[in-house]
Amino acid sequence: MNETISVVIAEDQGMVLGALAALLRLEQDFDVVDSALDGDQAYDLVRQLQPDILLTDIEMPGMSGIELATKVAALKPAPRVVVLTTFGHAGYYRRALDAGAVGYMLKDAPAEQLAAALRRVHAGGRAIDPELAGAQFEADPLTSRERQVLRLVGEGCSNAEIASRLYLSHGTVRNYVSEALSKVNAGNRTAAARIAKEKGWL
Amino acid sequence: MNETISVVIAEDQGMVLGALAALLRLEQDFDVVDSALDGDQAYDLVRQLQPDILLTDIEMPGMSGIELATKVAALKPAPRVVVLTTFGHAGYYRRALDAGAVGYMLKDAPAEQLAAALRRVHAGGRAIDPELAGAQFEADPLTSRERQVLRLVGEGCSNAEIASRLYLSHGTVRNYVSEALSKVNAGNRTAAARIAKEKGWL
DNA sequence: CCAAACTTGTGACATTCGTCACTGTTTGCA
DNA sequence: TGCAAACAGTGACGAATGTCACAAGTTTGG
Repeated sequence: MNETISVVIAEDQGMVLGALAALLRLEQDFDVVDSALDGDQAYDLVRQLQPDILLTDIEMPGMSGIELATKVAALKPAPRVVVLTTFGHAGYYRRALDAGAVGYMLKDAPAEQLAAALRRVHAGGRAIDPELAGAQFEADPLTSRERQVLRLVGEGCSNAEIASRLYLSHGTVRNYVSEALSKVNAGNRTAAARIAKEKGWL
Repeated sequence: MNETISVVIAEDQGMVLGALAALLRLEQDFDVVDSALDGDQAYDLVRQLQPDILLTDIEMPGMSGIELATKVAALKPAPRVVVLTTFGHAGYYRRALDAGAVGYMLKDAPAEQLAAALRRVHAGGRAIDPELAGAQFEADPLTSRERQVLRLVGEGCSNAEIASRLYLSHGTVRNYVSEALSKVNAGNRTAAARIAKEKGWL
């Protein structure tokens, strides 16, 4: 009955990756079969090793955890995907679930919750961090163009730079920035980029 | 001879904290006596438990790892301090060593290096991540006022807001921002804040 | 198929931002 | 003691940013 639960971990910070593996190895019913430092590596591992569960971070070089969850869902024996991330904002949470994740845990949560969450998921359930489970989120008010523009604003681009990068006129960019400012309720471009990023809209 | 090495860990992300503790518990010569989620808690623990080593993150709510290292250095039996952080930036690295840390490891490094680093430090040596050990850093060109101002710029404050928060005239703020722009070689305030943050100067 | 929403653009206008030159005061240090 | 920095400020000027109104083409969901 008590077969072990096989897990592949994807996490770009080596130290955290190793530490999480150690954490799970302390539990007798888990088997960390392998781990990866980026999404692409992780995808290959999942395809070859067919683990029960894929535990993944979101922000990683190359393929993000969200994209990884999407791709992995298409595999024949698809693993159950649990996202473990720093960010508790709406954007990632929604997108992760849409991508097929059945678990969404925060790195701020106590370590004891991890094994429990993975067991719940392996048993066919879901594991959503209580911080998020209840909370209802503001919908993203930005259009895709506004999002693009705001992203560049956040990188420190001037309107002129943004215009040339997106092949738009300077006036159009000005309008998008202005629209975005009022939508996120910010007083200037820097604040707008910060707010939108915090809410997970970029 | 082989007494165990006692360690206190400070790290604000519960999951990472617990995982690191698990990682060290796998090594037979370490004893994780306690751990804390912020700098203030950690200081109390260190004072009471007098561990051989304090392993600490930098960015934490309340007292930062740098401040913690400074305060802890003044204790009677002072622990050896090892900083473990995401940021390989020059500013933190320098400031950590100035604060008395004898180890500076990156979370990007493989987990296997952690135990080795702590052993080296316990034996009286230093443990600097090879990524940083060699690299020579750009010195922080900012004055303390410029730093303050740039921090607020990064939060999205206008010159007027900054002026009133720091009790300066709008013109003075303008001058500080302008100086900072040319020092970090940025074209505008948003870029300046981003660059300075990336280099660890804030 | 129509309305609503998104996209792209122009031009005018006020405000904010960023540069420059210049004047002081305070402070650390050689 | 005296010089070099940092600190604080003023005023002028041009460039960038942000607001508004308005127009027209394209998608898209109901």
